[in-house]
Amino acid sequence: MENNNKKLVETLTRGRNSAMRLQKLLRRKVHDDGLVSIDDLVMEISRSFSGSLLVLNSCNSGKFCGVPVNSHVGSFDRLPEVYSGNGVKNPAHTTKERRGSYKRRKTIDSWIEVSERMEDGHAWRKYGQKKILDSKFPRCYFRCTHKYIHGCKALKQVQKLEDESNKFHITYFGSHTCQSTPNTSMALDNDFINHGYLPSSPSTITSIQIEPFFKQEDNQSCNDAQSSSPPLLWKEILVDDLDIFKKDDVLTAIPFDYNTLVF
DNA sequence: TTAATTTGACCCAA
DNA sequence: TTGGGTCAAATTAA
Repeated sequence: MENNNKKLVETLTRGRNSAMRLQKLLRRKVHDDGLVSIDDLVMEISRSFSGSLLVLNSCNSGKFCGVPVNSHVGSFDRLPEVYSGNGVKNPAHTTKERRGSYKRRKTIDSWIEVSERMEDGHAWRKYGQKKILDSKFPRCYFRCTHKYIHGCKALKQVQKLEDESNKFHITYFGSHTCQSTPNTSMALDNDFINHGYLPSSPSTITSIQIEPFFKQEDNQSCNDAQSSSPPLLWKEILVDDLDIFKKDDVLTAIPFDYNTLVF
């Protein structure tokens, strides 16, 4: 994984440098194609590389988030399935007979996010909470609300970070197969964007905000994350730059400091 | 009344 | 044997 990251960083660095060299060459010849200036296009390419590099470096430094997880352990893909997709219990299997037939969670199709919010636009139903060994805070278990309606197998685990008191370590397992997109209506809502989520289609966003919201007085429960406080202003970013964090239409909201980019 | 959450029990993998 | 993931009855909220 570390080697892959190194190679990726090298490749992106090379790409960015090439784009910048191209920009210099083009400046000598053409200045405009009538619609978008070449400078703008090349700058966009450069931004894309720089954004990717920044994010990768952040990942390497262990500060965050949004990367597929390969190291997670746990159980997933419980077999056999208790419920049919239409939400009706299978009478052939009583709960007592079926209980315990779990399988360890597969590492594939899972990813981690470190966020100050638990919300991601999807509807989740909490189905468990567990005290984790050597952890100050319990881990909360959520499944998609539409699990039994649409057979959606998306799960997520939320655990409050001990070192960063207002952040959550969120692990997603599986993608949403239900019809509910990450609040489709909200995705077009400025307020939604202002709360730190990105729309599902690549576009340029300005002034994305994210809310640090965690209530300090009662931090034992994962559900405290629903309250809010004044948002932090994000700098302008290109969503295209963060495309690598899109996973099956589930977007990972990533704090992104545009000021740290070097072009 | 229905939906969501809580919480102890159950069970498996490590 | 134990930690962690899930279930489901009981409880709470809407």
